[in-house]
Amino acid sequence: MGRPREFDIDEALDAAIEVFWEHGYDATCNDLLGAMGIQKGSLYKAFGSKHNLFMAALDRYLSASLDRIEGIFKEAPSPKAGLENWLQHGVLDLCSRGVRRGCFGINSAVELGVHDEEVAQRFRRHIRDLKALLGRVIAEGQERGEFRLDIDPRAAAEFVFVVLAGLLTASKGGMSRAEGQRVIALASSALEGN
Amino acid sequence: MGRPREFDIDEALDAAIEVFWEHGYDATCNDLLGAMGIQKGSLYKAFGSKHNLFMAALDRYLSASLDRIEGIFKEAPSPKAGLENWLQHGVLDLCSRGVRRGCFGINSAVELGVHDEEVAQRFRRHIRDLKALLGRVIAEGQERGEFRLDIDPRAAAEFVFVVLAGLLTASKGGMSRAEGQRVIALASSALEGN
DNA sequence: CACATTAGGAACCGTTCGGTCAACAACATA
DNA sequence: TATGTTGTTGACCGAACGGTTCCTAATGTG
Repeated sequence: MGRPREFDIDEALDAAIEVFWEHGYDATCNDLLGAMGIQKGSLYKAFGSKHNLFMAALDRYLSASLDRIEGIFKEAPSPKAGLENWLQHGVLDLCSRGVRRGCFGINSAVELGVHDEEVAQRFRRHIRDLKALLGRVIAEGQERGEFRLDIDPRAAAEFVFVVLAGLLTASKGGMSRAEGQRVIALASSALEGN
Repeated sequence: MGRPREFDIDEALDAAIEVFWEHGYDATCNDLLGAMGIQKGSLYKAFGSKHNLFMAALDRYLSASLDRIEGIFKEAPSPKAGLENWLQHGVLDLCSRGVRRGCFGINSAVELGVHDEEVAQRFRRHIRDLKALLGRVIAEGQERGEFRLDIDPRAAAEFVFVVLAGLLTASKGGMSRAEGQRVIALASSALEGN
């Protein structure tokens, strides 16, 4: 009952994600209102505060991000191919795209994680889920003989995540797609044992 | 001529580095003034603007950082030992220290690099210098038989840098020292060819 | 000692920030 | 149609921001 909301929450969140991704947490309310196509009162009715809106946007981004990665691995013919697909297309796209804005989740963790325990917690949980997923993929790859057997899948997952995080960071320093591919090749060689 | 400055520029810059490192570019002038032990007029007389102060602090940090790394490699008995010293002590200290604040340079690049071309430029130059240094170390290690010969030293340097950047980022996600060491071990195996 | 020059100190400025509020509009229910 | 409830709107608020100004204090130079 009561007057129905005139905008779609998820569409508004997607717009907010873009703005926060672009400007970080210091995106102003006006930036957000413009992109979300609503007025201040509606924003505060729907989300309560700028920080709540940020958390909702971050949650939506991280969740969608993990879903996308899961999809890539499901569609791939093999664990190794999935890992390469993910790194090559998903990550390197972010690296060599015109605007080097990296990953919204990592950006947020670097910018806010130290002082915002809520953000830090979401980031830790996301990393845990992502590493669990990577661990399963790598373990399956080991069973298929695609990866070395003498490494712990969890350690390998941690390693892959670190390489991923490093690639996204290095992309802000002007790393080219070709350089990124050489790095991926070297990282792969560590998993495949030459 | 004129009244002499009552504070030391470099000491003030070191204090500013700490504040910017802790709070990012959004550290307030009051935070800075308190830490630097000076008044607003003095700050603007000496640096002109908050942004100029930030650039001066970043320059000083990056320069000192590179000097420190160079020192580690010079003191190490071999390239491989130097690389391990650097990663183990330098990097993992940052990871497992109580406050996970990462690297001031990388933090700045992630937070500001997209929109502040001046910051992006310093970061690119620093990466270039750092990779050049790493490349020389790795090439020397290859001559001594410590590293695989079938990889380009520049590619290996890029790889090491990516792993470093990833470690600093992952440290914000709660990576423990032990996990970091496993990652370093895996990365080393990629350079040493098992 | 005068004078030019530069630093220190504190009040002050315009702007913009995140957030609030009261009036009004649109729905469900009765 | 009357009522209760919720969303929308735009004016508004106090606080804090980066930066300026102006006066005073301390130096080198003639």
